[in-house]
Amino acid sequence: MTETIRKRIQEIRPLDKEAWEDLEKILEVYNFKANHFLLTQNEIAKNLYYVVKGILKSYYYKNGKEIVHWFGFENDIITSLSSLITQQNSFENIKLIEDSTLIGINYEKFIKLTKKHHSISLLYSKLLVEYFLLIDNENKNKHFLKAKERYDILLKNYPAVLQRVSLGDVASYLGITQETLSRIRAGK
Amino acid sequence: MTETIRKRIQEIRPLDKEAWEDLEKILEVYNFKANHFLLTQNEIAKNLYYVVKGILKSYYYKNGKEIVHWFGFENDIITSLSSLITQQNSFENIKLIEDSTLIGINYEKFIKLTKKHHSISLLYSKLLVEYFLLIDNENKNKHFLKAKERYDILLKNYPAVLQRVSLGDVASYLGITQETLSRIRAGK
DNA sequence: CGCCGAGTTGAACTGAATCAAGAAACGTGG
DNA sequence: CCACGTTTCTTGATTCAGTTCAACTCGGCG
Repeated sequence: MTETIRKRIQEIRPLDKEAWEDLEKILEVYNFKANHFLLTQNEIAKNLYYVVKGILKSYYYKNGKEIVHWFGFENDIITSLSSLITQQNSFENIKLIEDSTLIGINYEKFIKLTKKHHSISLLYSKLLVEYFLLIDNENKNKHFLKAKERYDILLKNYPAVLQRVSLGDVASYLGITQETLSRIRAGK
Repeated sequence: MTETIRKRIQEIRPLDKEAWEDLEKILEVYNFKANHFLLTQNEIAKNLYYVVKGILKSYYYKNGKEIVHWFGFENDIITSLSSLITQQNSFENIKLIEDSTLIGINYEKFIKLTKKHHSISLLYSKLLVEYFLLIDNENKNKHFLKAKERYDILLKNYPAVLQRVSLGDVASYLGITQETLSRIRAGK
């Protein structure tokens, strides 16, 4: 079961045998039902998760309404990184959209392993950098692109997104209303 | 002259004496005139800069128009981090708004020092994390706040911004037109 | 003194939000 | 496996915030 995450990690930064064995010991496989919460607002994040199968969303309440911040798909490594790093309350809720299989990694234990194994410390830096580039890119897209353009990019990256995520959630992620996305999609 | 950056670095992550001496050797003090470019689109970033005195802006051309991405103020450490990390072409232009005093740090030499000094390697991680939190915060603000709210935050952090940056640039940063910002400011 | 760039103000226009109603898809229990 | 209720999506009409366009003010500066 941990085979898929091993492959993903090898891509990011290969680990030597002992490092992987130590890391594997702290991995936990979870099967959660749709609507399960991985994290809620005002809670401190404790884990990273690797998405084996399923989809999840991060969102925030504003004026009583959900605003979707991002989605996690298969092979993504997700968490509230800012909460993990600062050990302060999370800004966002993370909730499963589908029944999902996840692999959880306890952050504290992981950090201990970065001190024990050089290769895990290098993996951690790479992860931070990868995460940074992801957020930086999101940030640029939000600044420079219109909702329609961001929609096209999302579709290109995850063509099946609308089969698996509700139109309302996608619209919220794009910063527009469901009605407007419906019209964009219909090409009007 | 390098005293201000030394203080700033000590805040982020204290360096031992030798590490600081090695780091100081690769610092370059620059005095640039307003409108000088630190980096242009399709160029690969080579340096980090610390802003001793002055203001600069990052912007991108879309349909022939400048769109301002961010500002750098006194004490900020700035660069196109994504270009630096990936060593690919920069997405943005970085240009001085005022005559400025900057301290430049060559990235390649800096990375060499992270290998020589443990404390500089830790400083680098801290810088990455600090930068990440900054971008993450910007990203969230863009997603969850309206232009008016972002304007209020900007004013709170840099009350003098409108004395030093043109209304048009601030409006562009906020993603609205100069006319709209003028009306927001007038409280209409 | 007159020009120029920056900011303001007004009026018309427009794209997206809101409000409202109906159609389609989905799943749950009989 | 159908029937019914619920949720999701579409479509239309109206409203509204923000853009665009244009004219005007103000404060340097040659």
